[in-house]
Amino acid sequence: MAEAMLGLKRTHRCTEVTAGDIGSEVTVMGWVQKSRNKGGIIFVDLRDRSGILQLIFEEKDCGEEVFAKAEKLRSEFVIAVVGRVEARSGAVNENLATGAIEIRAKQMRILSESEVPPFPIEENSKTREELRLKYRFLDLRRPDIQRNLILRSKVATMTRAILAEEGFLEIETPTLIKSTPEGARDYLVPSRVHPGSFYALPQSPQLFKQLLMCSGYDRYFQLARCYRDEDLRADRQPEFTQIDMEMSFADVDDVIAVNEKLLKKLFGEVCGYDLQLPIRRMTWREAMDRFGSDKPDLRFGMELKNVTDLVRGCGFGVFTSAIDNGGSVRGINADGQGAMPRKKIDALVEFAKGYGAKGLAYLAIQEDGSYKCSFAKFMTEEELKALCEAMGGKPGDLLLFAADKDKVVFDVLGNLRLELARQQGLLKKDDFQFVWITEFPLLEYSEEENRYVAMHHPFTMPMDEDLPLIDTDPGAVRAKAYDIVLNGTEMGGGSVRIHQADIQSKMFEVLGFTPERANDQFGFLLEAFKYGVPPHAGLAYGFDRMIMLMVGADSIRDVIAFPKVKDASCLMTEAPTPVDPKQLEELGIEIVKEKNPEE
RNA sequence: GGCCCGGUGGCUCAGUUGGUUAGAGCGCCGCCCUGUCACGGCGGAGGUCGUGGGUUCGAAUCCCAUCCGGGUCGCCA
Repeated sequence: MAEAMLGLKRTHRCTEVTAGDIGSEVTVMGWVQKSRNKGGIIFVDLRDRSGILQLIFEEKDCGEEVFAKAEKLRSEFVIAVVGRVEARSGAVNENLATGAIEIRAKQMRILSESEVPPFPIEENSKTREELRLKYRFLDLRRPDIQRNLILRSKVATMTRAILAEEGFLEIETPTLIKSTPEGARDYLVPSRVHPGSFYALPQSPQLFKQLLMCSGYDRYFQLARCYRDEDLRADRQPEFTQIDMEMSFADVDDVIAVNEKLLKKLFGEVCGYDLQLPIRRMTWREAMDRFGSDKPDLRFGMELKNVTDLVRGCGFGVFTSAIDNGGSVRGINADGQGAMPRKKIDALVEFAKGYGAKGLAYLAIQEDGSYKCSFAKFMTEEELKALCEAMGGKPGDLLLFAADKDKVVFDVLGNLRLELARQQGLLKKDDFQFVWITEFPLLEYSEEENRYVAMHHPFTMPMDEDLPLIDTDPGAVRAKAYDIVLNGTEMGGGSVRIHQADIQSKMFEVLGFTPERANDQFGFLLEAFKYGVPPHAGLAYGFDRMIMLMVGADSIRDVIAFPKVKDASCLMTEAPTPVDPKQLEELGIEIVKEKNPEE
């Protein structure tokens, strides 16, 4: 049934045909979006990645045979049409870029027929994702996904051009590498030649890009595919892409400067957003204190206030015991939410409990200035008034307080702040609020492992003035590490790396690495550092997340052509699958059957 | 691994305290229609109510288990 092109050459994509082409003959090819048969006249909407163009078939133009074929056209047939461009004699369709013109078909070939698709190929699909992902090749025909992937391609191309202009070299690093058990879980790849040994897929090209600096490549970048065997989220896939870069002879400001240039150009060109430089900077400490988060969303206020000192002597045990245990009491002012019904407040309390809070204290200031307060009976009128004043509370406001260890208080209020903003519709997608978060802690204490672990990675340089603290108070040492945060999403992060052997050994010591273990895991890097290593620093963006923010997508799946679902499987190909026993035999791998608990 | 939400013709959904033959819109199929573009008119087909048990005279509806998808916490140096 399908016909060949027989030498026909496409002259235009659908929306590349314009009013300027009226009178000339064009050849277009694409998919039938919709056919409207009026009897003696047939209108066909032809679709390709550029958009939609109307074709018109009348027997007097195309002859009996082609007209008969046109009557058989159904959605998603692939056709080639030769015809003359005309101004529409009927009404102009304002909804189409090509709404004022149409192609009067002379020839038509059905290049491929189509079964009725399992769901409509249309913008803003309502079809459930499960089905769309099973038929991803059809889902990818939809205009909104096509726009996302086209934009993604544009950003990749621009990034390459901009970074090349800045003197960066694009260099590929291996994806079959040595496994290092620190950090996220590795995807492992068995070696056939070395039975029992495994490669890992890289979580990032970190060590290789540092080696490239050692080798004198000076400025490197790569659009690098990275892999982490951890559970998925709306903004997390097991394989993802980074814009990864590293620079020699550079400190924090040098990395920030070149990246601000990159971001200004990308967001200007792609989103039409005039990014004002320099991007504001905020220390990690300030971000935590003001927003309860190291990736603050600055599209709205509702900042945290520390009221610990105010309530220190009050009669409310929840507050005082938190303080006695070394914690704090902090609050946020949900501006104008004082009339929030009890049920909704209770829902917020439940929300807070999800982040480890034992409860949430509230104080609603009524319009008449009186209080509705969950802890009023433990406080004097003066204390309540002082609390309101400290929180900037005015009639009609709702004050919410958390009391616990700092970590919990920040986590609870930081997320509560976001939840309230969501409820109030404050998270505008066309607003782009950038911020650099700097001076991250070098280390954080892991209760689980009973030792300090690197917050970023073990090669992160401590801040010069904090170096002396590394023995006496490791938790207080700040790092030359920075994140670029956009609208509350960590879009990228990086650091200045350690290039002095003595600091690196000290770092390993603090992290509880024996020299043997450090050597075993990172020996090649330490060896390289013996032969002349330039000071270097770098940064990596989550490319998918960047695109997600640019297009305002709610899920990372909307900007990845073939994403995986929650359990890291692919609904289309059904990967992962069991493999042929022969393959396993060759690799020397035996599968241990999961134990049945009843046996 | 925990918690929450969802699964009913091809698609999106409705379905009351358990009660006749499970409905609607869109799509699909057939016929008609020469200016449609959410085309229109007439007619038609199409459903193991995710799956397996259970309760009941009777289950889409209640109970148990399980599968699939989504969100989230843990996890993600």
